[in-house]
Amino acid sequence: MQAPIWLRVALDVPLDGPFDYRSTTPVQAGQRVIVPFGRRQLVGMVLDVVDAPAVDPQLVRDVERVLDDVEPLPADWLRLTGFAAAYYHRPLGEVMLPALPGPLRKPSAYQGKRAGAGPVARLLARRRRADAAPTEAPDARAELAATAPTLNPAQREAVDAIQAETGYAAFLLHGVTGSGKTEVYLHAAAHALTRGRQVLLLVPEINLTPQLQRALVSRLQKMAGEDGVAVLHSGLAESERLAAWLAAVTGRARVVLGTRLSLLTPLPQLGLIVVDEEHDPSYKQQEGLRYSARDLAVWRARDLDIPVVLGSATPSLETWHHAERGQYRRLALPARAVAATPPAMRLLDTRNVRLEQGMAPELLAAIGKRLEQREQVLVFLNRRGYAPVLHCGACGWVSDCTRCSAHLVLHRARAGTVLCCHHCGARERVPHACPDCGNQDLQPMGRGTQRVEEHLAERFPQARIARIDADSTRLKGSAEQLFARVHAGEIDILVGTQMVAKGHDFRNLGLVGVLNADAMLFSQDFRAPERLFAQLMQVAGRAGRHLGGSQVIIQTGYPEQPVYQALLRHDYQGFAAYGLAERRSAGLPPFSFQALLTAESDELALTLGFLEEARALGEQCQDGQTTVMLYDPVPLRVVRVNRVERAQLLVESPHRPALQAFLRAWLAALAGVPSPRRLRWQLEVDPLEI
DNA sequence: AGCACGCCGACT
DNA sequence: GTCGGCGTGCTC
Repeated sequence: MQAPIWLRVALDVPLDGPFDYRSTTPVQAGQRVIVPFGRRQLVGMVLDVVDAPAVDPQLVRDVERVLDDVEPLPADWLRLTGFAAAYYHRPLGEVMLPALPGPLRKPSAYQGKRAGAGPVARLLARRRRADAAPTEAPDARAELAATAPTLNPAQREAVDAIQAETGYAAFLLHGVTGSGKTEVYLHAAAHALTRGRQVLLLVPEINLTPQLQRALVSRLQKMAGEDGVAVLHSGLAESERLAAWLAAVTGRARVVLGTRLSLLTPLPQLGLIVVDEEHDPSYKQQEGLRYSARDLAVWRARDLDIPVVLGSATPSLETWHHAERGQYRRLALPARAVAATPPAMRLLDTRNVRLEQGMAPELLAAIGKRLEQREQVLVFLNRRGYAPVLHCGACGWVSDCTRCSAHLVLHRARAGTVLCCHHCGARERVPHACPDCGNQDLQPMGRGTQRVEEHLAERFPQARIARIDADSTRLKGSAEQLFARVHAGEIDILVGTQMVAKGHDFRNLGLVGVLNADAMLFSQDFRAPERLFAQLMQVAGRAGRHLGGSQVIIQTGYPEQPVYQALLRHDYQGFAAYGLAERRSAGLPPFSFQALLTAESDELALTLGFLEEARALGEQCQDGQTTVMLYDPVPLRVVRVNRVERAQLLVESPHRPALQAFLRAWLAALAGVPSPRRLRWQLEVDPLEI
């Protein structure tokens, strides 16, 4: 008779775990088990094998099955997910299990006589049938030397600095578009590979730049072998994701290239992490566990005692601040590695100018001139659709969504014109007359990419125009096709939203026109100027490869604003110094740490009432101390979405540990608040948008 | 979050 | 008479 083994198991349930189970077969931490939970079965992660259960042994149930199709996940992965759960204040299982590929957390994948072996065995069987002999990994450094362009002195210095570190060190690689950050990543990666370590390379939103990804993957494959590179992102099919994840976990993949979710991949020999475009907001997950992959990357590097490289032309002010204080080592790539002059920036003051469909005559003239010179033009406008609202001039009626506190946006669709809500997705027919007064002359107000495209087509009838936004690229692969046409010179004018900002360099792009940038400037969010600066620098970078001297024209009614003045000078450092001084005097991040409690219900009074109560509880948690500041609950800017009324409560502290301690106490208190089922709330640590 | 139990309205 | 609405209680 064998003594029972007691297990501490994390389950994907919104309850405070972990949960104890009994096993008769040996189990290790990091293994998965199928366990009964209430009336259902769940896959759980074994955290620990212990001498005795933490609850009455009578309550403890038996493990259904110990899964051994994957090696026990490494201890550092358990630490990483454990830290993330504690820092973002979520149950452990809600962090660990969603980080695994879908099939590995579904008990049903292991049930039935054919499925008994599980998804891993099935995948391997399929592989074995199709597979040829495994390819030998090439010598990374030799391959790199053979195929890579030579490094300029600044790149060389950066690579040497990174390679000199074997233990923890955080680097900020600061360089404009075209300065050759990617070559630095590749050389640092090659070095880690030759030392027998795995490399994790994080990029924002891989789907937008498939050709860029392919180029990167082929370079990496020359270093790590065809099988040695795994690509991971949310767009993969479940089986592809499982295959890539398994390659990473078993160590077959030497390099993992992926989006934020790949940060949570177990990597038994990880030796270097690179976060490209570290300022990019897509590193912050906006639902479920709201983690920052960039911040966790730094934590993981420190935990593993390995280097981490954060790269950007426009670092987040948080990262810049760390570099200023010496916590991150700054590596600057001042010059463009590709021989070309940076685009000339110009602010076009629109205050006393009569605009023609949102465009100043001077901009239109500049467009015309570039077209004559057979150069391409990009018009950037961060607003999709035809017009942001339909308006009745007689009575003041506007097209509002019935379910959201937002305007319906006029869209030109294949079926004609429709009104769309960008928040709940509702689509309505355009009324023939004003619903309030019967006036038949309803006017579209303002403009989006469709209307700009239409006007440019009228204005430049000979030009070939394309539009790239979420609407024109809805079909899979269509964005890529559109970009390919631009590269092939089949397009003269490209109109686009922020989708055009990422990744693509257009060699023949002579002019970038920016419309309605001011809209971003006057958002309530204190990070708006930072985002505007980054986005406009990125858009300007699209014209970077143009040899004859390209130009960026930014239309604004506020040319004196520091963001624009800094852009004019290509002066990130000046902008960062100004931005940080402002943040310091206002006590905003990175000089304070924030968390956001968001609530929603079908009634605004109920939502706000809950937050008021939460605030009162929070004041009590403070216990006389005032290290944490609680703001007044406020409705969200778009308060109602899909008939749900939303509001938030911001808390802030100059000390991260104080904020963390407060959040722990506060959440414990909030758990005891009896709130109706129809009210839901969540906490976000280090929110990006407030 | 699921999933079951439980107690009141409009339908084959 | 049932089907089913969702309130509330529990899950090692």
